Amino acid sequence: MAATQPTVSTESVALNYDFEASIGYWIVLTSQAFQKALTDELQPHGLTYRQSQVLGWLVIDGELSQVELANRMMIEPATLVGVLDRMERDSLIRRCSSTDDRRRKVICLTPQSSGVWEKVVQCAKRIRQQATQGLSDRQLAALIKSLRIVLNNLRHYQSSQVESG
Amino acid sequence: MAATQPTVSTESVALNYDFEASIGYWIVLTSQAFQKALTDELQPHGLTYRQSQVLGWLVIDGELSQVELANRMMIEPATLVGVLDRMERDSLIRRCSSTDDRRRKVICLTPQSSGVWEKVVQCAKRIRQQATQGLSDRQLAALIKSLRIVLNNLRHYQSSQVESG
DNA sequence: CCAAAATAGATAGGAAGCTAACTATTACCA
DNA sequence: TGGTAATAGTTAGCTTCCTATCTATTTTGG
Repeated sequence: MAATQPTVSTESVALNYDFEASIGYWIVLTSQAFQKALTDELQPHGLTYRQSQVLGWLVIDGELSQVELANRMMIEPATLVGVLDRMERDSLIRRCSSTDDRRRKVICLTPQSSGVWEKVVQCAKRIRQQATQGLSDRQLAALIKSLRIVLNNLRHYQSSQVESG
Repeated sequence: MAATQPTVSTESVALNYDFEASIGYWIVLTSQAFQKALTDELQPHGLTYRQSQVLGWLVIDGELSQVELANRMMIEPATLVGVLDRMERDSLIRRCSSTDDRRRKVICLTPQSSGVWEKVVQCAKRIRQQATQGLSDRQLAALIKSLRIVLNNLRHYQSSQVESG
């Protein structure tokens, strides 16, 4: 938590906790800034962070079922339902019933979405460029490496498992 | 986005975007893991991530108004209202009207909350210990340093400003 | 082959996030 | 001093997140 005053030093045994020394504090805060940045940049184009992520995965992987999409986005299928409802309402995606498995619904892009996707990429690149100012390539590589270690350490907490390459 | 297949390399000019090379991807993912870990650990004790954060700030700073608390938590005051409503319902905090400024409500801890706070510290320490396995002190310091740079680069996106030390 | 298990998607209810607008107060300044 | 601006908290409406449960369909095993 960002301090307006120095946190109390190591005295009270269990009642105090030095947040700023904790890596989780900084990661969560930085993540919040990233999501806020993307949300702000996307807003003029009428879509949200999660909606842009849906488009991204469909661009990469082509058509996907809801379960497949939810796995890639690391959210619960039930959560995705609402996101897709709103995107379908706005004609950003279509739910197409699969013929060979009638439980399945395949999510497809629409004519609208390709134009929108270009905007998303522009936003993402702009933010990435800004976020990495003052960091060398070596620092950046080290940062990602450390984050992968932390992520792996917390692996068994993660809900939807996708084997990351 | 965790790949189940390699992302297409630098060919399609604007339509593709290499998420995994992007630092934001890893930060958001790791943050998600952290919050999931804390949420899971706190659940048996009947409180949420944000509720634990409220307790944390009250332990550090003593009594705080809702605006002050919202600033420290980096959320909007309107969001905090709901969090505090539920905590008040569960007797984890009290809203005390201030006498010298009748708009203000001071948030105070209750007899219940100190016992709960000890649990929170235990959870946080457990997760921190687990998250940092395999990282040297130097790596950890470098990680925090890099995150502070990124956070600062994205500063003007942040909503509630608190001058970080 | 048919009952049980697994899977896909949806629904309901609760927590948390935002913006915009509203009410009460307090502060300011002309 | 008195009107306006600023501030504190709330409410309303929307999006996103979760878990638990439900229905429909497929798969599987006896």
